[in-house]
Formats: sequence, structure tokens, C-alpha cells
Amino acid sequence: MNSRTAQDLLDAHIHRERLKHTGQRVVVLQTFLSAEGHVSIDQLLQDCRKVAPGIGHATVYRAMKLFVDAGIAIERRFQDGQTRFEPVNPEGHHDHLICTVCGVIVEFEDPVIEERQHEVARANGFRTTHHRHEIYGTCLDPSTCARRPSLTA
Amino acid sequence: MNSRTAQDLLDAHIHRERLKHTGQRVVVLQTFLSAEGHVSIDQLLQDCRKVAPGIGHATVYRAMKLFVDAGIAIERRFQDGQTRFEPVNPEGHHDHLICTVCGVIVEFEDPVIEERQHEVARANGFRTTHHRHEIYGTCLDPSTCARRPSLTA
DNA sequence: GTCTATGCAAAGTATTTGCAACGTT
DNA sequence: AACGTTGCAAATACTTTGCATAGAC
Repeated sequence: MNSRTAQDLLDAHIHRERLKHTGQRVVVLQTFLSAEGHVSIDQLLQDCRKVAPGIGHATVYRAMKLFVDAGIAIERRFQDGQTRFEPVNPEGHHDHLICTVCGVIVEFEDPVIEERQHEVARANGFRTTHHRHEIYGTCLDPSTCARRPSLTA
Repeated sequence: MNSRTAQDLLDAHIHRERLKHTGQRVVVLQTFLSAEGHVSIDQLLQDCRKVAPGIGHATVYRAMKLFVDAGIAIERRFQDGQTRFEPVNPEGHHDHLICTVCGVIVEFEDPVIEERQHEVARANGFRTTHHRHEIYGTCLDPSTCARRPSLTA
């Protein structure tokens, strides 16, 4: 999602809910959009403080919740205990491949799996709303893998 | 997994690691095995206390970690913040369908999806070790769905 | 007797909430 | 002026850890 769309979605949501525009929300939004996907609150807070030193952690939590409501961000929880956020992708969702050694997160999307999930749900008397699919493994190329910092470090 | 196998695995692990057999571990193991899958620590603690009133929560946490190490239990985290445990299934793993209204958790296993995951991983230069796949949706049958207590309630 | 396990309380994480001061409209 | 927002601190929820005592071997 580009900065333009995100800002429009936020404006619309703020107007709809009778909320207010604030400097902090602009900072959190810009920081969030310029971070590479899958940012943790902690990382986000640190980055925001480079621009707005006085910003509090509760503000970042509250802003991210607002962005989720506004349709700008998606909340993700992997296995490391921290909630991470990524920008909504208007062209559709994707799932994740995660290396347990170096922590790199790769996005994927597979129509066969998507299709099959709906069939499985239907066969069990469910209507699918969303899903979570994470494949854990290790990078086959040790040279690039070993150099990246681990997710759990 | 039956009680017999679980006990054997635990005995083996205890012997291997030079640990000790204790009454509490027996209680937690029996309680865990007789609970239907996906028990939370909290539920487990309450159930254990029916049999052994003095048992502490730390003991249950420690016992479950031990069972995971022994290959008896698997740790699962769904979206509700609590860690849940289920017995290891020796015939292979399965994934989950979860109703967001009533909270019922149904297990599924689909060879097409399994196969496809490995291909996706390979295509991205990964070797799969494990994965997590949860499909969220709603029960199509409202009569059974509405009667069950919600996961998030 | 040695060394692990237990129960309690305290500490640690991640996140949420109460509240007075502040900023937006 | 009215009301949502902020930053702080306190509260909450879940899990882990320190420590003295109890129990297994």
C-alpha cells in the first residue's frame, strides 16, 4: 500500500468515527509505512522516537490498533511472542515462510492451497473467513542464511 | 496417543535426562491425556487441583514443558493469547479449523496442502521443518454453533 | 546424603487502562 | 468550550525464575 492510499483510508476512518488528526499519528503512520513489513511494536517505537523523542508506547499501541481498524494494517503473531504489523495488500493476502535459523520472513501466495482450504472448510461444515498459514524451515543457502540476525536472538 | 505410550516416552526422557518421577507429574500427565485436545494451562491447572489441590501453577508449566521435550505434547498458540497443548499424534500432524463464533476447534489433514507446502518452500529456497495452518471461519449449522461457548468469551 | 522437584512469591514480558494535562476542531 | 489524544504510571494477563523446603533415588 502506498502512502497516499493509507493516508486516505486513515482520513476516512477518522472522519467516520469523529476522531482527530494528530502529529503522533502521522509519525507512527510514516514510520510504519517506511519500515519493511512485519515490524514489531518495539521496533516501531524505537523508530518513532528518532523523529518524535517524546512519544509513548501506549500511543504506538493505540495508533496501530487504529490503523488496523482503518484497514491500513494487519496484525500478525508469529511464534516469538511479539505482535507484528504489516501494511494491508490491496491485491490480496499472502502467507509466510519463516527461517528458524536466521529469522528471515518470505511472503508467498499459492492458489492451489487457497482453493484447497475452502474445500476443507466446506467439507467440515465451515465457511472460511480468514486463515493463518506459516511454514517454518531453514534457508537452503547457508551463506546468506547465517549472516542474517535470528528472529529469536 | 494412549496413556501407555505417553508414560513410556516420559519414563525414557526422565531416565535419559536423569530426572525424577514425582506424583505431580503423574497427575499432570493423566489430566492432560484425559482432557480433550487443546487444553490451556489454566484449564489444566483447575483440573489438576481437583485431584491434587495443593499443586502450583509453576509445576503445571514446568510439567508441560517437560512433556513437550519428551515428545508427548505439542504447544499451540491460537489467537487468544493462551498457550494450549495437545497430545502428539504418532500417525502425523494435523491442522486446525476454528469457528470464530462458538470457538469449536476441528482438526484436519490434507495431503494436497501438505505436498504443496513443500513445493512452495523449495521454490523459495527453504527446507520445511514444520508449519502452522489455521483456517478461521464460522460453522454453517447455526443450531450447534450458537450453543457452544465462544473461544474469546 | 545428594540432587531434583515443588510451591510460593517475585520478577519478567507484552499489552491495556486510568487519569490529568494537552491539542484539535 | 467540548471532546478526543497523549504520556505516564499503574494495572492486567501470561509465563518464568529465585529460593527454601520437600521428596526421589
